[in-house]
Amino acid sequence: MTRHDGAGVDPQQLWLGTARTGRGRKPAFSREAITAAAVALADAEGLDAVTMRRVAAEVGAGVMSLYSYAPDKETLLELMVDHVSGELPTDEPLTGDWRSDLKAIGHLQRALMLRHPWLPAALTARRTLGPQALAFLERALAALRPTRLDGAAKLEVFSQLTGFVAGHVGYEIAQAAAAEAPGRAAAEARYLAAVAADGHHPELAAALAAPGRPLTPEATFTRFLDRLIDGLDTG
Amino acid sequence: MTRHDGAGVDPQQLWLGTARTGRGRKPAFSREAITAAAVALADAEGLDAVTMRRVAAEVGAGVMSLYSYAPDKETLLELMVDHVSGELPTDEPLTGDWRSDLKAIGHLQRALMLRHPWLPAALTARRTLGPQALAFLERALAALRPTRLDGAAKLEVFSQLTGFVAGHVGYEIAQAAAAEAPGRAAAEARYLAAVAADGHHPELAAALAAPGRPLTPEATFTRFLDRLIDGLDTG
DNA sequence: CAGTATTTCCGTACACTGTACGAGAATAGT
DNA sequence: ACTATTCTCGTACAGTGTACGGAAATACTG
Repeated sequence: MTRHDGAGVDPQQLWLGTARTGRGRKPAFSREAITAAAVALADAEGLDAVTMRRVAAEVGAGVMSLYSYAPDKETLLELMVDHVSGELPTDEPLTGDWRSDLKAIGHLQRALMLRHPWLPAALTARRTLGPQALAFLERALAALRPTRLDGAAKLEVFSQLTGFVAGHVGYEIAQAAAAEAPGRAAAEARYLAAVAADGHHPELAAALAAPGRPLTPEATFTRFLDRLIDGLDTG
Repeated sequence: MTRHDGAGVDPQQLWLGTARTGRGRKPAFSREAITAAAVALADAEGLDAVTMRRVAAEVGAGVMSLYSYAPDKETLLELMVDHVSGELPTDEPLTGDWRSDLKAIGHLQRALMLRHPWLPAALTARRTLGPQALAFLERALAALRPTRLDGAAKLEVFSQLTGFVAGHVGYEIAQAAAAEAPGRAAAEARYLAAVAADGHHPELAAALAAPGRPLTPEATFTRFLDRLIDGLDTG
């Protein structure tokens, strides 16, 4: 049975964990390698393919050996999230215009999530910030320096931004996946058309009748991101 | 094994499904009752408690009997979502000020999600709009009538709004849950303090040092929602 | 009134999940 | 050599979604 009693794992022990004493058998694998294998698996076959057995097979370990490197599957997911967070650049110079800096950060996050489509779903779970995520947070806070928001507000902006991007990209990915399955998309269109034709949904009928030109996800994202960030007041 | 081949279920058959022919054994339960039981279970014990066995036990049916009413567990989740969507009011008059109408819609959605905390997570999955959700969509489209957005843009606004609210409330719930477990929250605070003290995270240290007064989730939600909606241009 | 078609009910079974347990192997300090 | 420690991993177990198929119930047909 999956744990869900909210206990979780002490983040301090997880991320800043104790170094080896030298005593005892030498580890045959590494947290890094296991995490990387899990990420590769998720990239290639989706989050559902990431089972302890599959990951173990991928690194050539016995299943239970994984539990020497992560106490939980949930924790393994956290490790995966932090692992890919390392792909986010943290050293490019900031422009000093905090709004455009923040927008750039949003676009970086989106690109990362498109590269790892399982990421929005994995972020939904409870998550403590690992070192890589913290490095990126550090950068976001630096971008927010010109504002006079207090500390809590800055942290909140970051987490809202991340949540927004995750939500948007998750939706974007679902749309793209639906488009890949043409039968499914057609069935859905037929359904909506049937509903619109029943006379009880005039607004829907009107909306479907006047579609407008299709919007690229990129443009939509940019528009909403800009709205969100332009609307932030500096306190 | 859980299905994930993207096949899904034909929405037309699911929602507008064929009426009984009269032939054959009479159903001992109803889709409605099963869905309601599943919702009650999720409300009381969370989404993880919603297993086919538990739901069946709750309505007094054999496990496999559920499959006469929903082909899938995933479909059962869709039914649950639509079921609670019926709690959203669809007949209160609109003010004609589309921005404030839309904000009211956002607040209604938030209230619904707070009442059914599993809802944001359930929305993450692929979802076709059931009749109750469609009724509410109809209302949102009506609110957007004064704008001159084209049909696709209106639908997009609705789905973005829903996504935003789900993201926010999901985060809000996670925060509240963390606050309930004092040990966990304290551990997290200790961890962040330790990171801030390592010298490599000056911005984080500064942010933690100048916390500001705590923000109520309600106020934060309102602020972000307002920003998002005020920023929408009428095309 | 049989007979038959259809629908629903549900016990059993299966493949798969996360992970507890504990025996064995490898290493380092004494 | 002994002991403490650490890692490895086979086995086992409870729990999951659901395929299968027989039994029961209902309605239409002759």
